[in-house]
Amino acid sequence: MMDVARHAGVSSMTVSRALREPDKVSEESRRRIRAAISEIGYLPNRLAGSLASNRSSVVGLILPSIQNSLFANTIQGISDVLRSSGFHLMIGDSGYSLAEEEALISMLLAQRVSGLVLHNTRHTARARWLIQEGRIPTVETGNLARQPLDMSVSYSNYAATKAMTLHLARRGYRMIGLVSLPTKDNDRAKQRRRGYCAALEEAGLTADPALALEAAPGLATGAEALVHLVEAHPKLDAVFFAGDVLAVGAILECQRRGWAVPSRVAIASFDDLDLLQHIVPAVTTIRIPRYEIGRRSAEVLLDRITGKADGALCIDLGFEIIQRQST
Amino acid sequence: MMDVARHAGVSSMTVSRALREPDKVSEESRRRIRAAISEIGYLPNRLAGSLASNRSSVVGLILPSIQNSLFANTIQGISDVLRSSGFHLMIGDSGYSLAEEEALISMLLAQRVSGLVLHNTRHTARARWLIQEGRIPTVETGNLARQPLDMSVSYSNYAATKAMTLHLARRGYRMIGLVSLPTKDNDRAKQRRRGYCAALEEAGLTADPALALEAAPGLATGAEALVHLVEAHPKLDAVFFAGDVLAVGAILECQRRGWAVPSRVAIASFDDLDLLQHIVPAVTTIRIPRYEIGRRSAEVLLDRITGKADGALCIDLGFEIIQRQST
DNA sequence: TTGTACGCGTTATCAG
DNA sequence: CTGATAACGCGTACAA
Repeated sequence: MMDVARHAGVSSMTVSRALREPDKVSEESRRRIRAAISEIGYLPNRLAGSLASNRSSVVGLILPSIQNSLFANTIQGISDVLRSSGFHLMIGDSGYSLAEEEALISMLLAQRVSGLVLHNTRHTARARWLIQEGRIPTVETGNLARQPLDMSVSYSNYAATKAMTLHLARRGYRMIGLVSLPTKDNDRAKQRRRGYCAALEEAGLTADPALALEAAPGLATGAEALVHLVEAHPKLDAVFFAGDVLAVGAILECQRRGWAVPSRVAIASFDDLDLLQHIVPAVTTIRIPRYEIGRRSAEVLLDRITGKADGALCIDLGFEIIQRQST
Repeated sequence: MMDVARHAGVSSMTVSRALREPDKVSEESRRRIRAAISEIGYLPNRLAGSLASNRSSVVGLILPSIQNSLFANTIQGISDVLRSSGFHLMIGDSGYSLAEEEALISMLLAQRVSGLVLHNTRHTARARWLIQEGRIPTVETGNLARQPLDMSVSYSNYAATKAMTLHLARRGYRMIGLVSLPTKDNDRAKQRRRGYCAALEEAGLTADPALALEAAPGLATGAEALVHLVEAHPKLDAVFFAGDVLAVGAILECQRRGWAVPSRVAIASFDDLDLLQHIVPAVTTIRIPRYEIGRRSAEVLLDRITGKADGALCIDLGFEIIQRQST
């Protein structure tokens, strides 16, 4: 930058200003500085800038898994908003481990990110301490937090699962199974099971624990869970797959075995993957506004960072049940 | 850090060393420093560290689109390797635009990332200049570059598409259509078309330009392209969908219309999505080692960054044709 | 093994 | 509108 200043015949301070607050620099200086910059091929050093100003243009994001197309929508939403404000994204993958999440949080804070987006709503004690003591704007997105660390932009896994289960009950299904993701260290999966149970009770249906399975993400596990449930419970008439692509695996298994959907068994899903409306039969599902969640998260974060807003915040972006041929 | 030093009764230099080269500090000092750190709740400032040492622990990644589960595998591979070496990932999304890629490159260089992974193998002149002048280790992964900017870890889109087309010809298909992604600003899609054409010529099949379509990514566009081709060319006996989930959309459309696959029309795909082996019929495809590409990219990048290796490099991780029921 | 002095490239502050 | 000066928090190089 000093080189640029010399070439332009001004001080480095004027160069710095020309870059950040062009209005405060004369037309003439700006012109010469622009020329010098392109002549030298100068590239600002934002590390130094952030160190000096104690502000960075980086936001951290921690997901349970990068390999999940659902999260991709959220990332895109965040990324779109940040880019238009000159901010950038640093992504970490906690692998569904709270300890790893904590490590990533320290790392991101050490990089002095100016905001944090977390998918988890459960954290280690030290993770919570780091965030609160560091007074760093944080948004949790994976579930509507009852007690947000700071801000929350999400939907309620409990309410969504309950609504879908009641929807199935209203359509006349009397013995409804649930296949969820493993609940260990996963508050979202836990809330989904709670919503399912609450709905069964409200609908006056029996809640046989044997009807509620857990399955790792994947097509194959969804198929296995379906077969297991159908063969063990002859009167089972519907299964709600509350995670990822489990429902797709189940539908494909039905195609292979010639099981009619929904007459032999109805199938419902969580999250409106594009695929679910193209597959035969099209699958009843819950639409979660993933992209919108990313967008809003980034927006509230930026408002906080730029001082346009302050204080806790809890935004429920809701969900929508989409009835199709599979139920 | 000075606070820590005071509390531990040592100089800040000793604290700095205790954090980075614990061996060079006495047992006693380390103990007291650890105590001071947890008492104060000290978090190192890596911005300052990187500025002083002129090294950063961040690697930049630029993808055409974050919303693409294929890239997710590559990201995961990169992320896994980086994490185990204490490095971290900064991700940008160029939206298939070369100009946007250039902007992201400047931004990442301004953040002083110590390495770059690019999916594109075409870049603007200024982008190339930035990378070469900045002497920053760079890996290109989206296609085997004939003239890599620096390093290349990939597979050949040309060879893969050619191999699959020849595979179809060997199985007896005589009129083979191609549906690729839009070739504008996309060197990978271009290479795939070239491979297809080369194979047709080599197999002595007619290369009717009307048989080679372009389609935006998506299930619906794949279905449309299939219908268009089949209805326009009664003698068409196979279609190769060289992109994304196009083939899945086509298979589902066949299910809906009752078109037998492969007897009425054979269908082949690019990239072994999990889905392709579960759908009915299971789809013949090319397996690209996406995760492995990410892993190796990060490895060669780290070798360069840590000085364990130098010089250009071009690693071809190949591909594999997987014959299933759809052809 | 430990400490001192200095510099990394930028921005904040205040004076001109 | 512009410039001088002092941080920002740490690492390098050398000295003790």
